[in-house]
Amino acid sequence: MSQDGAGIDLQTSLGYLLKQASSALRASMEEALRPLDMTVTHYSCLELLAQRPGLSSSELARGAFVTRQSMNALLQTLERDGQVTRPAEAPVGKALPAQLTARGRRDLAEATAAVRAVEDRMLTGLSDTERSAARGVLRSMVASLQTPPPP
Amino acid sequence: MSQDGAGIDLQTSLGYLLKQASSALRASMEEALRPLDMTVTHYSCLELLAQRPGLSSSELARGAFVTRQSMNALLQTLERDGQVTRPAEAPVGKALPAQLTARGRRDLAEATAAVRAVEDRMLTGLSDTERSAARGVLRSMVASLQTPPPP
DNA sequence: GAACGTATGTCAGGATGCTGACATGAGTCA
DNA sequence: TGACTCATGTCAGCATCCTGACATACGTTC
Repeated sequence: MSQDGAGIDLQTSLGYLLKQASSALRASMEEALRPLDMTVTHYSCLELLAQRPGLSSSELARGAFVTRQSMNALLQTLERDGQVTRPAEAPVGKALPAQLTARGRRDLAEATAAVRAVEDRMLTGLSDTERSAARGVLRSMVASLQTPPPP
Repeated sequence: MSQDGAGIDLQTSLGYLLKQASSALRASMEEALRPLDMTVTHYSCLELLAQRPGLSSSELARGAFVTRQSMNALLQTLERDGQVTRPAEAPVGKALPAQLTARGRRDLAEATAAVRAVEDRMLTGLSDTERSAARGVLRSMVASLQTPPPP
């Protein structure tokens, strides 16, 4: 297996390391959010709405990396629980702009604190320079992957 | 939302960037592997076995970030398709060491090429120094997250 | 105005994966 | 030896999410 061009060394592969880090982060976030009865997608939805009020179900789905159907089901639950409000009719087109309620903002604040603690733990031992470099590298990876492969 | 200590700026958050990059990579890998009738977990299993023959179902599950149950179901399919072999009885304990067959190695070679192309595309525009730095940062993140949170 | 492409919300169906639980085998410690 | 802990394989049941499809609404183009 040490032959040239044979396999992909998983311990060196940036793709594998990416998956490993993402998986560990997700597990830690789920653990931190469980006491608050919140899933990662649930939290992501609230955080997105806090930063960009009026996002539609489809836009939230893209931002939280799930399908429209899943996000719409979640939004119905959040509406029922009083964390999110949506108008009965679309002001334009078919998109229903969602908004956080006061309760939604309050619940989000707790969740944000928990998630921030996880992220701080993850970044322990990394200098500001390293964090900044990591942001640049990750942004570059995303941009390169967005570009479709040459058919 | 620019208030101190309010939300987490998703465009700056390394956690969000990590998820974004990982999600984009997974989508690209699935796209690249689809013509070969292979899923990402399927490929991961084969690649792990190529590098470390004799891994058990549970060990493969941890390496591919799925549950033992899912990996075992996959292994049964791979055995049926002749890509993997396992002894009928455990040589020691209950763990059944899995091995790639010749066919498994051949199918893996195709998949590895496809995945390598995706990874190369992802790393376009990044210098060797940046790639090396990214490895260091990701390994540090994983290690920090492994350490359980102080209760 | 009409046709086309795109984006959204929504429905049904099915595949996929996980949680929880159990019995077995091996190692550890007294 | 016996009790304890840990890891593995396996079963059943359930939750979750996605794929595929359809109707609607807007913008663009001719």
